[in-house]
Amino acid sequence: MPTELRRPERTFTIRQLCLEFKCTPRALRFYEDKGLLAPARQGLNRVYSYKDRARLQLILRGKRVNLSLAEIREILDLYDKNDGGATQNATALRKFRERIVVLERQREDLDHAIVELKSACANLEESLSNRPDLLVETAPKTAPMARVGQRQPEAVR
Amino acid sequence: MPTELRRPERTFTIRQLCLEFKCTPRALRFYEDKGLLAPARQGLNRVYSYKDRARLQLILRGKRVNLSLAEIREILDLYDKNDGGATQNATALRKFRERIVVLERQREDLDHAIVELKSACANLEESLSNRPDLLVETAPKTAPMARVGQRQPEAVR
DNA sequence: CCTCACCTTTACGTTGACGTAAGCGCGCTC
DNA sequence: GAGCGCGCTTACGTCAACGTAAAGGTGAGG
Repeated sequence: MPTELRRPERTFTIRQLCLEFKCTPRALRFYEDKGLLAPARQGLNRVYSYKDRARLQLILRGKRVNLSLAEIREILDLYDKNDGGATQNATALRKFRERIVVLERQREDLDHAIVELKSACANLEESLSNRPDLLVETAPKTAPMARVGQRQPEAVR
Repeated sequence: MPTELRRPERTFTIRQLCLEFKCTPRALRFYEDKGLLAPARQGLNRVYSYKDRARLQLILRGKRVNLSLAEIREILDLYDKNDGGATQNATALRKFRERIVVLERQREDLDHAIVELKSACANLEESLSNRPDLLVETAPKTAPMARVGQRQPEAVR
């Protein structure tokens, strides 16, 4: 049945996912190597399910908030085990809480940095409005600059 | 007089700063090597001023929000030039704005991750309250669970 | 004088997260 | 049937951010 093609049973090739998430095949294979992904196979070729896609999403989100692949794998494993048995839940809970502490600390730093940068921008704008001769063409100043959730060419180490 | 010890003219040894900011001498020398710091010298020994200390603070904050040392150096340089002449301000402004976009994106991811982890914690706590035999000493469970975007009373550290 | 504790330098080692290159298979199509 | 475009594997290269070791200078204190 053709309508099923957009159903959750849908699968993805490695390239499709790479295009969608702006990463390289090498990266996906690397994640697989490290045990973060385990796509099915058709012969040699990798076949990614919706679940795999979701995992990838989590991986990338983790990376953006500065988790190592090892940490991400831990978390994914914990999620998995969580579904299954309740054996290691206490450990999981502890780990999750640790992570939350770190992430909240990071968010503070982030807020701090943003505030500082914005104030610096304000200063710069002022000194530029006093000395308009310094203005070089850089960005369209009239443009409705940046919807928030935008992709940037990989600044994260 | 001990009161003078807290004046802005105060200087610091490498070890003092390391203790205060929980880093290693190697790291500070490395930052210097990369042009992020330039402490004075007494003979061979490094002598850090209050200004150096402030720079270090910025460096560490930058690191915590996932900036590379190179990026941090750029920003510090921009700040420096900003004090001096107004030559490159337009460039600085552009760079600052770019950074803000990236950081705000990161903050979104961070919030997302925190929410997810908290919800996961809630689940775990529930399944643990059903099976209290699994509990190990972790944290005070009586603490009133935070709502999503909560401010921290800025005291920890 | 000797040891300690701290500072210095130079230089090689390590870890994480991939990049890049080499070499080959499979299916399409011109 | 030759060449592409995409896929696979194995294997070595790279870059950042330090760690760690080796070898040594300097002043306080016993």
